[in-house]
Amino acid sequence: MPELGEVEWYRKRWDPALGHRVQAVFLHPRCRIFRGLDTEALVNALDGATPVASAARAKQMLFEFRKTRGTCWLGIHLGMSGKLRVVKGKAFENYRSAKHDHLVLLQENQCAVFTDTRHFGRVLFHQGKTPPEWWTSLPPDIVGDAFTTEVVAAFCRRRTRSPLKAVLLMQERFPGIGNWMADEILWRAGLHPARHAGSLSEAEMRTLWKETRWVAREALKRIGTKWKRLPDSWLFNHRWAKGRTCPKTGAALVREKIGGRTTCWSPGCQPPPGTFKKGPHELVQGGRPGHAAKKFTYP
DNA sequence: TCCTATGTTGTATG
DNA sequence: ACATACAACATAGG
Repeated sequence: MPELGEVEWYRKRWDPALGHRVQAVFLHPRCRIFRGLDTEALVNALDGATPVASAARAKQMLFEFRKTRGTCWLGIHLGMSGKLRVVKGKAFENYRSAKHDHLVLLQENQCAVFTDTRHFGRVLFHQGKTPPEWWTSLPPDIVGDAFTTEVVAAFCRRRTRSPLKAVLLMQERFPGIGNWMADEILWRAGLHPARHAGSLSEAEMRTLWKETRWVAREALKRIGTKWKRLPDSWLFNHRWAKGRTCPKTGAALVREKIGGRTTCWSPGCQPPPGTFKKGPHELVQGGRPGHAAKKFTYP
C-alpha cells in the first residue's frame, strides 16, 4: 500500500520505539529485503543502539541510531507489502516471530518489527556521523518549494513520448507518487493517462503540477497523520470497487494497463489522446476544437 | 487454476 | 547514448 502518505504513517508507527535501547536484533539474513547489505554488520551496529529520530521522504524512511560509539542510519523502503509496527509486551517471551517479520528490534518491553510478505521492500544501512548519500540525494519533495511548475514542465518536455501515467510514476521527479496517487492526480487534472507528456499545453502542465502538489499534500495530511478514510469525492474510493463509477460524472470508470500499470480513468473527465472535451460527458474525436469530426458519447 | 496486487530494477528494443 | 517497454522478483488472496 505504501505511497507518500502511507510511508509517513508507517514511519510514525515506530515512534514508540524511539528513545529505547535495542537489546537484541533478530532477522532473516537470506531475505531479499537485505539484498546487497552486510547483515552481520547491521546487527552489530544496531545491537545496543538507541533509535533517536526518524524521517520519511518519498517512499523512503530513515531511522537514526545512537550508541556510545558512533551513529548509524537505518533506511527502510516498504516495497509493495512492507509494514512497520511495534509489538508491546514482555520482550521476546510474548512475541513469536511471524513468517514475514524479517527484522525485529527487541527493546525492554516491546519489539519494533519490519514485516514484508512479498519481499519487495528494502533495508539500507550506513554508519557515520552524517546521513547517508542515498538519503540526502533524494529528489526534491513534491510538497516543497523546489517543486515548481517549471520543474514539471521541463520534465514533460524531456519525457515527450512517455504516457503521463508512466511519467508520474518516475520517482526521480515525482518522489513518493505511486499507482493510486498517479490515477488520482490525472483524474483531477482532467488528463488522460495515455496522453504523451510532450503533448501537453502550458496550461495543462500547470494543472498537472497543481494537482500533483494538491494530492501529495492532502495524502500527507489525511493519511500521514491519522490514516483517515479518504472522502468519497476522491477517485481512490472507487477505483477498485466493483461496478465502479466516477464520483464526478456517475459514469462507469475504465480500467486498463497504461504505462505498464493497471490504470483507472474516467471517460467523462479525461479525454483520450486525439480528442477534446466538449460537454460534460461528450467528447469529440480528431482535429482541434472547432473542427469537430466524429462525435460519440461514453456510457 | 488463473488472475490480481499502492514497487523497483535489469535487460531488451527502438 | 538515450528513452521507453517489459519481464522478473515472492507471496497471498479472490
